Amino acid sequence: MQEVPQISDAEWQVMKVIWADSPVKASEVIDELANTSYWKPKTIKTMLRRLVDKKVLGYYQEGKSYLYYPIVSERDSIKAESDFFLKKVFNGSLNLMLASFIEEEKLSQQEIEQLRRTLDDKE
Amino acid sequence: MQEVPQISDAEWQVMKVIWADSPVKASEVIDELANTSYWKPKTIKTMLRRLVDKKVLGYYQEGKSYLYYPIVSERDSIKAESDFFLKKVFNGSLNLMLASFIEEEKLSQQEIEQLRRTLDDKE
DNA sequence: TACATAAGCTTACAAATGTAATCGAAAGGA
DNA sequence: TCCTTTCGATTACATTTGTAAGCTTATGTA
Repeated sequence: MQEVPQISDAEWQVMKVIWADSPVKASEVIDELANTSYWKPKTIKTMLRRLVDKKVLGYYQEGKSYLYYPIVSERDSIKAESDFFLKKVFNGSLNLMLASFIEEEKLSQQEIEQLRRTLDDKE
Repeated sequence: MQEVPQISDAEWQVMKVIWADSPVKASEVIDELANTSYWKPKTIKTMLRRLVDKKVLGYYQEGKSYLYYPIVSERDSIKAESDFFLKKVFNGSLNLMLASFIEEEKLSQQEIEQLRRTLDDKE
């Protein structure tokens, strides 16, 4: 796993679109995010540029516009972000975290079953 | 649960000390953090002041110095931070998150058992 | 009593972030 | 061919964050 640069909260939203479907044009990212945000197109362009600067995204020209693709994988990013969160909030203890989540979040019976199955699979 | 203000990454470290033992004097926080960080005393003072500004901390005078105490509870902060993280990285899906953690982090057999018991209790 | 300390208060300052707007070039339509 | 639309590139600007330093005042110490 390569080093994962800092990806800000807003940038995460952009990355989710690109991880889900790449390569994509800026205009496609903009259209996609129109559903879930109030960002102006220019704002999204700025985030794309910063993500390129950080080398989280790569791009290549296609016609008059660019196609963006992830350089950093979703999985690595999730891992890095999760580790960071775990350390910051739970001093790195996964069990503390899981216990807290299971306590606080209202898990439905179904979710509990689902989780149990995940655990079964893990063994 | 009251609204929890943004608590930055560095501020979290300060809050952990105060949640663990309050009320505390600034000097005590400084001594405590000397073990786990390289922050200068002035840096920690700045964070204390900002946390007071944000109304995450309260204080009262004692002699020539202040005693700080949490206004926002650790539990509420953990909940807020966790929800934010969950939403940002896993679109709010606890199961997706758990699955990811269980996949990535190598949970020991023992930890899996522990988790199972937590789930049992939950029902 | 004069001075070094320690507290809090004020100020500093760059980088990251959120949120865009303006500028210039290219390309497609009237 | 001229104008409008669309791209990317450049510039903007306030806020938050990380990381302190300097200033002022009270106090303990020699």
